[in-house]
Amino acid sequence: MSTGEQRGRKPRADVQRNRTALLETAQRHFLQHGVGTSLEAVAKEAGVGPGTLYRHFPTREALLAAVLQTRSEELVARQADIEQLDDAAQALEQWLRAMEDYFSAFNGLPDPLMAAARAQEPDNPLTIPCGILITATDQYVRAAQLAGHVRASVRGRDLFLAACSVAWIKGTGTEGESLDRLRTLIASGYRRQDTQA
Amino acid sequence: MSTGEQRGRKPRADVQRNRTALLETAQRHFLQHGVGTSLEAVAKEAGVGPGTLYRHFPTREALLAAVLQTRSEELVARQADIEQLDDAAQALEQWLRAMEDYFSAFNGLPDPLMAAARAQEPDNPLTIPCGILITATDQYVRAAQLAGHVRASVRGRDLFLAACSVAWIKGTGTEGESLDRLRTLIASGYRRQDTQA
DNA sequence: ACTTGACCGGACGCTGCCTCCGTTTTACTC
DNA sequence: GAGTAAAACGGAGGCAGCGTCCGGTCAAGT
Repeated sequence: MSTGEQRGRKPRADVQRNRTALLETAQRHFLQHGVGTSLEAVAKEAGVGPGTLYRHFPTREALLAAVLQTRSEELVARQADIEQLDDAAQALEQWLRAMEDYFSAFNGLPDPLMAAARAQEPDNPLTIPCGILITATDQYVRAAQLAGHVRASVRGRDLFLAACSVAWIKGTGTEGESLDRLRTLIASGYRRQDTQA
Repeated sequence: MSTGEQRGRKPRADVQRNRTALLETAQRHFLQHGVGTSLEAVAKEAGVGPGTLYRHFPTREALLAAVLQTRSEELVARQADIEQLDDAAQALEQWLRAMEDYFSAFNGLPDPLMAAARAQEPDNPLTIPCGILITATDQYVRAAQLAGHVRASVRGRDLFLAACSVAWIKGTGTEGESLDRLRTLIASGYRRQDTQA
């Protein structure tokens, strides 16, 4: 947690204070009202003017990325657990589930994530996290392929998309059973040996 | 194309005229700017006031449903072609593709469709078309299952969801190759005999 | 031609987005 | 502790879209 470079003047105290308040409030609003929540309302509840919010986070995506940053610690934790596993197939499965939960954190989150995953806009602050996730997925995929559990034609990006889709559907309010069926369908799609149902 | 019941006074000519103009303009705007397009702009370009638009179509979903009504003729046509096929597996595959195209007609269409498919809101004008599509999918699925091409555990609703997902991803601007990979993945998921890749 | 009611359309109030700029706060200096 | 300048604040304001309401209008029936 290095403060980075502090050249010249020490940063002002209210900057950090406002930033923290904004992030906390934004996370609560994203949780309650989805990623489309009113930024004006966030600013007001955080006790700052809209100008301050937009100076800290120029776009909705920037704010979202900053909030996700704190949320991604949870994902990293699960990743540590998953790395303990011996079975590469299980590891992949749990990783996909972890990503899905991450994507479902806020209602409507998959849309901006997909927009960023397209990655034609390198200044989109969500592009980098997406890239990391796709790369990580690819590693799990390769490991499972080496162990003979996953078809050779599958790429990490494909399963990233699939996880994103499931999260999107979950966000639309589809009930749990349908989701389980879809997950099973996808798993049958990438697995090499067929567990016939 | 019956005019239905015309009890009492004959309906005014401008009603039909405005309705048609609105539908045409709305379709064009949905095509160009997605389902979130400005309804005010639609009304203006159709040459009517916003009040007229909202009287004809009280909600965005109502307008969308009316526009889709005319679009669904294309789907029915493809359905007729599909029914000609002998191979139930091919029929299912083509039907899924037809639905996917239908869902991709306008950018952002999958979201309101999924909201309607949840069907907790019976007054949502999109609920009925969704129900019809799910039922139709289920029939193709059953036929393919009888022919031994599809796993017994698969339901029509599952593949409806899958097609909707793919359409959603397509709408986010993902390139074609990734989409093909995802379609293949899903097909591997529901097919009974495994075409190992 | 005239009546009548269905229909029209735009003005209006509201919410949210984002920017600009006068004011305030803060760290630093002496 | 008082002074200073830069950095940050915040709210007013312009803009766009939504959905409603009501005075005026137009066409179908007589």
